[in-house]
Amino acid sequence: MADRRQDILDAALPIFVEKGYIGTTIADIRKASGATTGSIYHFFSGKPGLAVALWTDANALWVTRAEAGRQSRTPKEMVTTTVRALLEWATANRDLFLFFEELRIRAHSDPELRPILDEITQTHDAAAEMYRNWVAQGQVREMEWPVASALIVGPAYDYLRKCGHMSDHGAAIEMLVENAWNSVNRDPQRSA
Amino acid sequence: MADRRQDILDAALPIFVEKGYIGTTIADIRKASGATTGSIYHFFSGKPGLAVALWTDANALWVTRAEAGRQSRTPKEMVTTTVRALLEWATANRDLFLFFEELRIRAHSDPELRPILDEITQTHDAAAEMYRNWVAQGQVREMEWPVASALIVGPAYDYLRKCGHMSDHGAAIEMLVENAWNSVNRDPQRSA
DNA sequence: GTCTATAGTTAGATAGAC
DNA sequence: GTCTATCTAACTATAGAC
Repeated sequence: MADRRQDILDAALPIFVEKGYIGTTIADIRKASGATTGSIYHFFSGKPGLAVALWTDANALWVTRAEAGRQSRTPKEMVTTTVRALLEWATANRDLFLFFEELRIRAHSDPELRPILDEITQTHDAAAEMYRNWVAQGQVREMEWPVASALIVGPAYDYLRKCGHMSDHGAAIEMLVENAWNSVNRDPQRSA
Repeated sequence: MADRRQDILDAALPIFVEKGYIGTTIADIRKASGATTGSIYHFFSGKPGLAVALWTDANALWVTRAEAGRQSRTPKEMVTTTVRALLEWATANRDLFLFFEELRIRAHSDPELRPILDEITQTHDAAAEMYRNWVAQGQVREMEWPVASALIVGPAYDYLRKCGHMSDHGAAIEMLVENAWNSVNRDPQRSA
């Protein structure tokens, strides 16, 4: 293959996923990709730049999917499909999920990961505006977005962090999805 | 002061809190505590041992408080006071909260932080058993503890991670506390 | 118990030939 | 663009005097 840059990215991701961001060294990536230190630094500004590139790629995918599903959907559908998609993807790719979580956390303290923080802020702001519109139309409970966000995805993230050894997530996912909508719905109901 | 060991712990905590676990070096602690590298290694097995000692102290406090509140309380009181205590303490000591979060996450990959993981497991198991009793008595919704735990404290943790710049948490705390009990209550109601 | 001094290791990053 | 070789810096940990 001629695309060294992509080779490096392809080799780096599984290593980051396996060893985590901190635990991964340039040498690891050098060995796995076949590229040399020089090449890596030619394309990326070190380990942070590499991580940012991986994040950006994954984020672009997620944003595209989210925008595709945003057409003519009710708030209930938006909330439930988002939470379900998150849970199903993350339980199936748990190590990858945890790696992105680590990146997100480190981005707060590492200035070189700043671009990640900016993308998160952008997504966050878009969601906040959407929620404000729902509130204005009386479709959801009135509350600040940080609180609404915590109620909607907080339990899912919490579950994902702790669910390490478990195998069957089906019942848990249903409960979490139901709860997500219930928490912001103006007229809460219970299915069972 | 004669207690070098305590001097080291007292000096180390603010540094860990400010710089995070990874960002803190033995040299930082050496300078701030006045003790020398040799002394630090005399009392603790390096940086991990120091972090474990700090965690253990804080955890002992928390467990004591929790046990004190466990006498003759209804599930509703237990849940709401626990979530409220968490939110009030963590919003008032956010850097400290984030440091303990970092420790908790790193404990999964760093074998030297293993004792932290063990303490967490112990607390977790005790909570799970309590919840099973409540289920048996029909006082809460029937679900696995990982899910119940996610519903009860998930939103609070999520909020605490993102609430960086905000100042007034009063309304948010009320909403999160109410939701925590509502999510596991068998007959959910809404106050407002 | 406390100290000084330093060994030993590993990481990230760069210089310069090809 | 890609490589080899190397540099610098930082950290953990230990040895051994007092």
